[in-house]
Amino acid sequence: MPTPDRTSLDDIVQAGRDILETDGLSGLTMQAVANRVGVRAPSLYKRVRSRSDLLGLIAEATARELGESLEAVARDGAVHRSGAHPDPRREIIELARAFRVFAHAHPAGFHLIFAPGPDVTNPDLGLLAQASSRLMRVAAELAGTDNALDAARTLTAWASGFVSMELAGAFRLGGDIDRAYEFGSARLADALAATPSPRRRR
Amino acid sequence: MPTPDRTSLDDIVQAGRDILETDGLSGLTMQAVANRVGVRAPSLYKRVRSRSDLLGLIAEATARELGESLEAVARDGAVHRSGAHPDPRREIIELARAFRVFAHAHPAGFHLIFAPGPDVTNPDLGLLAQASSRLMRVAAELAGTDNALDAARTLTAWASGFVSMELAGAFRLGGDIDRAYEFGSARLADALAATPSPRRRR
DNA sequence: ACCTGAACACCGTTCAAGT
DNA sequence: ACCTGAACACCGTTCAAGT
Repeated sequence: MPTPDRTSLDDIVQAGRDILETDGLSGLTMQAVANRVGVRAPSLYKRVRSRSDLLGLIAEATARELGESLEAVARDGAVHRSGAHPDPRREIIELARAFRVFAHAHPAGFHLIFAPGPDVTNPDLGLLAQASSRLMRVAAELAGTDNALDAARTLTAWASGFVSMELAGAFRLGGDIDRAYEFGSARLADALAATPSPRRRR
Repeated sequence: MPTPDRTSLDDIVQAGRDILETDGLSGLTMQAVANRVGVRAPSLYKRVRSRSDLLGLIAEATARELGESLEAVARDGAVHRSGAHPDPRREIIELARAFRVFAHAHPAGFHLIFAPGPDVTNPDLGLLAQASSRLMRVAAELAGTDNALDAARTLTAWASGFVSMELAGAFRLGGDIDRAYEFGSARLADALAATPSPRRRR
């Protein structure tokens, strides 16, 4: 006689995300997760291969949510205000703001995506691509198709590095952190727009 | 009758650094460190408050070494070739290269500095400032003293974010990673040099 | 004054036994 | 077919006992 399921993979991943943000990576024990979903630790291994696997699933869910946040900005922000052909410079700046807002709302999950330890199973290939599809399009508009990939990498590197350092408490020389972030996104948008290219668009 | 010392704090930190690069953060156990310095694990607690404290000391030593690498570049590179007034654009690019070379040589230590988990005691305040003193000077030359701090933060955010993502295997859309890095440093150098400022130098 | 074995609390994970 | 207690190997850390 089969026992009725007392939990689910989605429950487990969501419980993991909550615990991660509340108690940090070291607080995310299999016991803690099991406790929250109302089961004993060994039962988790029916749905999850290992703790490392669970961390990968958490990173994946967080990356998906980040992607949705960025898509929403692109929809409700620049496009909506100025019609079908938004200013890519402005869009970059707004995407960067949304990226940072998301990171501040899910700092531990963010860390898991952009600075995973070696014991995190890497998330699915397609997900990051999807999360950055909007960024790639803006980068192409800004820097030309030939430089789109390099430009997108420059932007994500800057944004993720800035927020990672900020969250790690690395900016200890004073100054206004918000201002530094706005400074960076504006300078980068200008720089990429001015990119020399053999076949510039427009 | 006192026992002669069988190890030292420097030995312990160096052993920790070696193990960290070889076996990763999860391989860096107190037992492994004790084994390497020829002592039992409990003895480590005579010189180190905790594993977290040891991780902080390792990060500190690595940050110091990174600072020295960057200073050496500034001495032997642009300055040497073009006399007393080197081109700050070129210096930025060379500093960025040296930063990445260091990260590739000490990937785990680099990760410990720029994306530390919550269980790492943060390194001493003065050290990061010293490690980035050269960068601050170049940033001031490039973007003007008013924007020096913002410019330096933009640069370190980009460089550390780029290398972190690279080391985490995040660049999976193909393309030439070296080229993307050179693209970024060149664009950033241009962008910061073009910074509008109320009181531009030169 | 440093070093050690023994012990403690706590992990992740496995597995036979239950329903 | 899922759940569980018990067990295993392995952590970080403490401490009384040795020299």
